[in-house]
Amino acid sequence: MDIKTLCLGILTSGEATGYDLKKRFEGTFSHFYTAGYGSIYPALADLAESEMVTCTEVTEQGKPAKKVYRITDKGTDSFKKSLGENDSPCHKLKSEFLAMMYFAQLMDPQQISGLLQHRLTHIESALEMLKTITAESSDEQQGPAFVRGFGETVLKAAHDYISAYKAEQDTTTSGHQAA
Amino acid sequence: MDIKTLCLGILTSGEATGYDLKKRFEGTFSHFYTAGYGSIYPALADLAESEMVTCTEVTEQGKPAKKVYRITDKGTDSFKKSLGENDSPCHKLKSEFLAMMYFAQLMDPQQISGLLQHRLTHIESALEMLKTITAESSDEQQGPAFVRGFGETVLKAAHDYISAYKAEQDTTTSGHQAA
DNA sequence: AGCGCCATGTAAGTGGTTACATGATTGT
DNA sequence: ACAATCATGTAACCACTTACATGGCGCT
Repeated sequence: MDIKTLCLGILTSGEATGYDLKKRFEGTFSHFYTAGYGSIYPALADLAESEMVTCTEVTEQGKPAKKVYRITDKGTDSFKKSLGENDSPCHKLKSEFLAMMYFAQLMDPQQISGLLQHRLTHIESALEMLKTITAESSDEQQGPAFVRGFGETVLKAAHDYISAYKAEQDTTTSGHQAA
Repeated sequence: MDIKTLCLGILTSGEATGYDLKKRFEGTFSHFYTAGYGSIYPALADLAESEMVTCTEVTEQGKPAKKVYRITDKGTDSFKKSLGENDSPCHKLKSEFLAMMYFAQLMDPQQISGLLQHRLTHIESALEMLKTITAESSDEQQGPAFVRGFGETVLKAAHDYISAYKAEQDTTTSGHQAA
């Protein structure tokens, strides 16, 4: 599933501009996909060229001109088909955090503690964000709800594990060092 | 942390060939990093050129010639330094599974059920692999132990969440459909 | 005979990131 | 005035992936 397909998917729930899509990617999607303007705009251009979406230029007063994209029937069919085809979807993590922790024995205790703390803070803000999104959208559909719940569950588990390890680590190395 | 740095890190625990490194990447590392020969061999060549590692060609009887790489003092220093520098390590997921599930309302129940089942099976084999590795290495260092524990915790949480959702989903759609 | 493991590499492609370039409007 | 938000795009770059290319040894 490349960015192009994902943009098409988001457009199944309504028209949007490239800018709108970027904001969507910064929400729930940010936990399992990333996309910048450098990938979104070319993707939309491609989709328009292959008639998966239509593009309407809109000029509103007091606002910059924008291009509103709307999915076509062909686009909807194509997206549904791509949901069916992919029977072994990839799901992979790329973590510098874990890579570094793997070499914990080469770091000193306060370095490790800092690294763990950094990750905990990161997880906390991610959880906070998910909570905010949940509060905003009361009309939750099954898909987004599942994904959000998945994110929360996994983040909480990671948080618990890291904080437990950190507490233990900070205790055993205390006496001369503090986090 | 690019593949080059990671190879350097693995070499801190002893000499290895490109082939050996690949096998290491297929173990615990596979949960948070991927690397093929196409990245490993060029990485080793670069490291050798910048004197981070030395390369010794070894020819054993009954085996193909191989190049054994060993980290230098310069390499060790460089790696330790890179562990210290990176204060905001990235940790990101790229998931076609979650992307597809986000659009669950566009799929039919057995499609969803199949997708969930596929992921569950995948998680189960990953957990199995981690267990095998744990059994093999009794002389566990803190870093690898942390990473392995992290993987187990997160995978279990994901498994619980998915199977609970699947059970509920399969129940509510039963009567005319089965998984 | 043929498969699988050990072993090393290259070349082309890909899918995305980063930085750049532009510019109006709105709030402080 | 200045920053932030809305808004669109390009071009160069990058790190890796995939497919290709090669070849001996050991087991069945």
